[in-house]
Amino acid sequence: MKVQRTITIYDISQRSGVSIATVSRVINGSDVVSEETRKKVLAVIAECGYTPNAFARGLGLNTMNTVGILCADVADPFMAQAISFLEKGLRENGYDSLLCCTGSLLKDRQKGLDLLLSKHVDGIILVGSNYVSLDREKNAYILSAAAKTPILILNAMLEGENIYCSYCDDRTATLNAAQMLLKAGRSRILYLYQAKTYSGVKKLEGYQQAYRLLGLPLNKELMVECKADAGIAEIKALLESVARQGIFFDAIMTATDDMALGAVKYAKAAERKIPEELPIVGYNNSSLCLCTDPELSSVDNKLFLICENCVTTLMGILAGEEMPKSRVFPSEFIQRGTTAIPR
Amino acid sequence: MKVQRTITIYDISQRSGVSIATVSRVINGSDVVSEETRKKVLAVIAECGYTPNAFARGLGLNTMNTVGILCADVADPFMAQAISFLEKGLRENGYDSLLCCTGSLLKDRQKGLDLLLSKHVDGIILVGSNYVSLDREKNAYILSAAAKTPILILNAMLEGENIYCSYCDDRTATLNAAQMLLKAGRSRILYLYQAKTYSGVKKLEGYQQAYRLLGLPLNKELMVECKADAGIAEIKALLESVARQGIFFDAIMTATDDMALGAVKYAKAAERKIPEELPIVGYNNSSLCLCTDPELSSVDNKLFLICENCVTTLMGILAGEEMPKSRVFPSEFIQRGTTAIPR
DNA sequence: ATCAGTAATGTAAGAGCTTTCAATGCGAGG
DNA sequence: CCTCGCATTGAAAGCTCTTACATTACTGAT
Repeated sequence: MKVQRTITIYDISQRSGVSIATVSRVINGSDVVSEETRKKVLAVIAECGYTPNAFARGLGLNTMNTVGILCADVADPFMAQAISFLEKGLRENGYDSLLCCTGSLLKDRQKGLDLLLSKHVDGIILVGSNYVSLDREKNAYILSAAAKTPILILNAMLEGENIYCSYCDDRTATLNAAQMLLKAGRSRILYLYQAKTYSGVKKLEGYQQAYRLLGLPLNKELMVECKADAGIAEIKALLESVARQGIFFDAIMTATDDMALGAVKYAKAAERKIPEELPIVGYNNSSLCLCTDPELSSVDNKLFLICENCVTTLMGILAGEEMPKSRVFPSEFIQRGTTAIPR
Repeated sequence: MKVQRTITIYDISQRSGVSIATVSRVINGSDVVSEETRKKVLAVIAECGYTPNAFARGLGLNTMNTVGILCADVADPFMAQAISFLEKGLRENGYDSLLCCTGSLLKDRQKGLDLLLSKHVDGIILVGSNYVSLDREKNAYILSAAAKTPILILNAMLEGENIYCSYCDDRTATLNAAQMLLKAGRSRILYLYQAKTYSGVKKLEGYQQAYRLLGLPLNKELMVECKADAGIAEIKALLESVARQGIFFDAIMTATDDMALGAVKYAKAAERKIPEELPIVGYNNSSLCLCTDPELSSVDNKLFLICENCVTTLMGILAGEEMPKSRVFPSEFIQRGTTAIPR
C-alpha cells in the first residue's frame, strides 16, 4: 500500500494560486466568486481528483447531510421496500442514508439509536411500527433522542417534542377488509395478529370493531398471535394446529403479506379451495401478493406515500419550517384471486 | 428549537477535573488511565449523556468505522438479503453501513462511489454482479476508486489493485442444473438470461456448455435475454410471445428467482403442468422459492457464505493483513416441486 | 540522599474544512 | 484628484477530537 498523502484543500489552493477560503467558496457554490477564478479552481480540482474530506466539513457545519435509518431487518421485503423509497427520496434531496439494522431487542435498538446520534445525523427515521412500544416507558429512549435530532416514525404514532409520524389508518383498513368478508357471509374469520406493536394492535382493534359494528359475536379462539419473524412453514404449522383443535374458520386475515403466504400454504395442504372455501386477505400489498396462486388480496397501506411524506417532512424541518406532527394516509383494499369469489 | 450548545469533551474535562486528553483516553479505552480516574470520568459522561462527536473523531483518526455499501436497489429481495447479511456482519465488527442505492445507470453509480469516497469510508462493498461490466473501460471508475479505499465485490470478478472478490461459480452451477434437465430428457430448455453483467454471462456460458458437453445442438431461439428489472407480468408476456412464435420448449431455467416466478405464472396461464410438462429452475434460492406452488427448485449460490467472506476479508485488510484477492464458493442445487418429476 | 524508571496526566499541535471580518483593487461621483 | 461603495479575495479563528511529547510524582535501587 502506497503512502499517498491525501489531497486537501491546501493543495488545491496552492496549485490554483488562490486562498483556501476561495476554494471553499467554489466548492460550496458561493456566488461571490468571480467566474474566472471559479473556472480555474474547478479545473485544478478536476485535475487532482480532489474530494473534500467530509469529516472536516462535518466538523465545521455540524452536518454531513446524512439521515439515519433504523430498521429491524432489511431482509424483510416490506422494510426493504420502505428503505428503497426513503433512500431514493433522501438522495434526491442531497442526503445520504446511514443504515442501522437493530433486530427486535430493545437493548440493541437503543444502541443503534445512540450510534446514529453520535454520528450527528440530521435526522433519524424509524422504519416499522414495532419501534413504538405500547409500553410507554419503553419509548423513553426515543423521546430523549428527539432532543438531539428530529425523529421520524413510519407506520406508528408516538407523541413527543421533535417527533413526526407518517402512517396509515391501520384500524380502519382492517375494519373495512373484515367487514367485507363478514358481509359476504364469512362469520368466522381467523385473524393472525402481531401483538406488542402499535400497528399490530390497531389492526386487531379494527378486526374486533368489524364484528361489533355488525352485531356479531367475537370469538377469542379466532384471534391468534403470531411472532414477527415466523416463516411460512411456521405459520402453516400454526394454522394446522388451530384446525386440529377443532376450531373452525371460514376465512383468514393476516397482519402482513408474509403471514398470508403461510396461510395459502396451509389451505393448499389442507385441500381447502381458495377463495371458495377459504378466502385469504394479506396486508401491505407487497410484491409478494403476485407470487401466490391465486394472487393474494391485500390491503395497500400506501407505503410510497408514507415514505414520501416522511422525507418531505424531514426536509421541511431541516429547512427550519414548521411541519405537521403527524399525517395519516387512507388505505385501499386490493382485490385479487384469494377473495374474488364468483357470485 | 432551543439553542442548546452540545456537550463536548471540554465540558466533561472540566466537570471531572481532568484534562481532555485523559477524557479522550477513557473514551478510547486506553489502558494507561488509572482505575479511579476512569470511573470518575465515566460517571460524568453518563451523567451528561455525552456522546463524542464522530466528525471530530473522524478528522483525527481518518476513519469513522463506516463501510459503504453500493447496490442497485434494496427493494430487490436478493440485494436486501445480501445487505442484511453484510450489515449484521459489519456491525458485529464495530462498523456501520452507509447505504447508497444507485440504480443501474453508469453515471449514477460513479456518483455514488464518489460520494462514499468523500465520506472516507473504510471500504466499499459493491453488491450485485452488475457493477462489473464486461466492457473493460466501464470499470475504470472502480479501479481508480480502489486507489483510495479497498473495494469488495460481491458476485463478480474484477482484477485490480486493492480489489477483492467473493463469488459463486455461476457457470458450473448453471451447467450442472442444465445437465440435470438435459439428462432427464428435456432437450429444449428455454433460458432467460441477463446480458451485460459478469454473472449473467457466466451463467449463460454454463447453459451453453451443458449442451456441448452432452453433444446436443444449441438452439439460439431458446436463449432469451431479459431486462434486469422486468416484473412478473413482463416475464410472463415475454414467454407467451416466445410460445406464440411457435418456439417449443420443454423446460425453463432463469438467471434469478424473480424471473422464475414469471415463468411459473406463464405455465399456469398456459395450462402446462409443473413439473410434468414444464419443469422450472430458478437461481439464488431466495425466500421467493417457497412462495410458488409447487415450490421453486433453485440454485443456492451461498449468499451467506459470500457475504461472510466479504466481511472477514475487509476486516483482515483493515487490520493490515494480506488477504486473498478472490474466493469462489461452490453452489448447490436445491430440488423442490418445480422439478421433482415423479418417476 | 540521589537517580533512573515508570505510571498517570497535561499541553499543545494538528486533522481539513467553513466563515467572519478585514483588506485590496477598481470605477464612479463629487 | 479624492472618496465612497462594491466586488473579490485573504487571514485567521473555530469546530471537536486524537496523540506525540512533556511533565509530574512516585517507586525502588544504589
